[in-house]
Amino acid sequence: MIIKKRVVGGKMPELPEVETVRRGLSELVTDKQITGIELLYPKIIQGDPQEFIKELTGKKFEKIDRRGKYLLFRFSGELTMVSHLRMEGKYSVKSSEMPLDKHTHVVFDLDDGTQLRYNDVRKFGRMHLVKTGTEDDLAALKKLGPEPTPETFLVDEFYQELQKKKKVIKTALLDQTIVAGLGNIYVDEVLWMTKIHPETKCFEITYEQTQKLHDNIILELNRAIKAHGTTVFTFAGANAEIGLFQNQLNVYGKKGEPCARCQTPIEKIVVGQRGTHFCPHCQKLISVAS
DNA sequence: GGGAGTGTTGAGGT
DNA sequence: TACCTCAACACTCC
Repeated sequence: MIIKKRVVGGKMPELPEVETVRRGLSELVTDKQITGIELLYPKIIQGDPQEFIKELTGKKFEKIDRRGKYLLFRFSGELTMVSHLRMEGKYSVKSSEMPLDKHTHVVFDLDDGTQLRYNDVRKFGRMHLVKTGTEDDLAALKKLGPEPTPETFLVDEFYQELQKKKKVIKTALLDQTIVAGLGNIYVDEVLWMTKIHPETKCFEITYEQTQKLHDNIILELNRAIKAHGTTVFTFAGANAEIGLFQNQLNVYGKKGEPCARCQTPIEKIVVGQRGTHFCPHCQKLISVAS
């Protein structure tokens, strides 16, 4: 017998993965009511875990929004659950009769006999319950830069921000304050696309380069969202993995492989304690050296 | 079999 | 202020 199982979420969620999760989960939980909550690892919850259970029990999922890499679950009763998947967080919706995974930490019982389960091997993910409309008061959301869309992410502002920074571009793009949603993988990709060395100081980037970088960030994230949109759910037995990450990356994880543009082997270095991939020929460091 | 590597974010230090 | 380093944790790889 084929067990129908839907897993939503992949490894290392960046904005496109979180958006894919948002779309997939929206279909699965909207209008369902929470009849109970089990916290198997209470530290996932920011704030009082008992209060979390008490507040959410009986509430209905109204919709799911997203801000950067944060999911915003909107509930009846003016409640919003802010959820960050960090490294390996995953949500799935399964029949309550299916055995729990070893790393399932939060279980929401739903009124149709299914469960929304939060799974996270490294336990880094966090959930925070707030009154709807006050989520921007959370330090994490308050510091977020604009969403990477043409309407909200503006070249001139981007350029002004970069001119102010002394750190290197890779680190700046990762910190979420200039623009929200980029993680280690897509930062390497967009810098390769734009032919900018990851250790270029922000203030050394020209206006023209800033423009290209800006366009590539929007382009690449949208392309990734589209690519993931086709694989939202699977039919499978236990331990099914969803292949969200088999999309066409050009540098990330390609150490030693030929650059898609010039065939020079891709190099891997460490920048700001993060593995960083680039093409030494296409992405030259043109530093003014101090 | 032990130690390094994996990457997101926040806390704490300078 | 702005920037840097490390801890949170578990598993894989060499």
